[in-house]
Amino acid sequence: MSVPDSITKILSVAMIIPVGRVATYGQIADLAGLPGRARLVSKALKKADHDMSIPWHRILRSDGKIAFAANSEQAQEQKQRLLSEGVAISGYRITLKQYQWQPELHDLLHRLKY
DNA sequence: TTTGTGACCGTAA
DNA sequence: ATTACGGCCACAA
Repeated sequence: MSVPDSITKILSVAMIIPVGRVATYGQIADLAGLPGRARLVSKALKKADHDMSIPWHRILRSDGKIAFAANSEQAQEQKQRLLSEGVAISGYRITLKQYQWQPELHDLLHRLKY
């Protein structure tokens, strides 16, 4: 499978994360059928920045922290976006585990028709 | 061709 | 809680 195709798949999965919920880079990779390729997810998001259909701010590291360097412009904007959606954040880490996007995604994935 | 660099991750101290 | 390490691998130098 080509890298561009993988990117496309990753983005198609990323864009279905519900408002007010979050997912990790690794989860997105898994759901895109690319286990172990979390880094490719970050790369995909970077390539797709400015694409308003992709909720990049809802993607966090596996430990619940925002991936950007603390205090960076991007980290602060991401935090604001999450807060505005009602996601609780303390410092740069989500507070409540219940925000984890424990997929009811079989349905969501089904709609993607890979 | 080799090397360094990431919006990463799981495990083990 | 934090650090270290080995995996991961596309991409640029």
